[in-house]
Amino acid sequence: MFSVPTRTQYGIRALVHLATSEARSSTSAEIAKAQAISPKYLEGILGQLKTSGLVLSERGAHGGYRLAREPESIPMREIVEALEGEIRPVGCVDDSDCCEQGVDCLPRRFWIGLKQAIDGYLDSKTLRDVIEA
Amino acid sequence: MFSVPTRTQYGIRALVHLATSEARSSTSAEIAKAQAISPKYLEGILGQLKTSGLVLSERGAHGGYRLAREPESIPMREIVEALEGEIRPVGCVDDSDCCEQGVDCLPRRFWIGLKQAIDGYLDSKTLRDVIEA
DNA sequence: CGGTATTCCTATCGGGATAGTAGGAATATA
DNA sequence: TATATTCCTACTATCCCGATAGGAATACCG
Repeated sequence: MFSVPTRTQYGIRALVHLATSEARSSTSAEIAKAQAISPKYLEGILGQLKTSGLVLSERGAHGGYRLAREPESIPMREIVEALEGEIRPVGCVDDSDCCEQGVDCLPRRFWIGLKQAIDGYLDSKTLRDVIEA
Repeated sequence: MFSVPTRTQYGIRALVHLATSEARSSTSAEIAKAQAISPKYLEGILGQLKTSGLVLSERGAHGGYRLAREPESIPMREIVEALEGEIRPVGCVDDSDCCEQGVDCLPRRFWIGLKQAIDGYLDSKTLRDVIEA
């Protein structure tokens, strides 16, 4: 349960690779090989990280990807949300008016608490923490 | 992200129903109607909760389901794990030997921390807390 | 004993998401 | 011009989730 999609795992591994690499930038193919990720699949993930402003890219020969910020300035929550969207255990966590008529919605606060627990953890870690673990 | 399957949401709603109901026991059909859950689907969920020892059942006319313990003795983690299995963000959280050769497994500790954050929250709440929220 | 209410078991099915593939266009370097 | 690389769009296969169907087993009640 609560299994994290490979998309997110791969994205984080790619960012870890960039954060620990000596080189100024790395190509998608390099990262894919080093991290044992399907190359074409990784391309899409890196594109997503770029759209979210977490990495920068340069095209053409000698192009590649690099981090947009220092690892200590990248909270893990930002990474996870960039790849999967906001943490939302159930649909109604941010919609108090969602419950079906007559249905007891007691569990809602419980789910909100879970969201806060997860968000709190993700907010407390940065990419730096992960590469230094 | 981290969306909880309806299976789990329904299961918790069903347990909340049992915990707050005046009657000694409730039928699957009653709960389904009161909680707006697909009746046949709920049957399976209740069966799962029974297998896990969270509810007791009686067959035949005037049969039904009731809680196996008092709500304060049912941790939410036990419910969630009964319905979805153990919390496991990534496959390798409890298998230190799982990572592909040559692949940097730095994120593993991060995922273990996430599991602990979630488990910690779920351990801190009982069914009683949920119905009194 | 027969009728009825209920849990319990097994099988099936459609839709959506996930994971991955394919091909090539745009762009930068040399 | 040749080559390396990002970038874009579309496609496919597979799996899981949510739900449905039908009926067997079982218990109460007259």
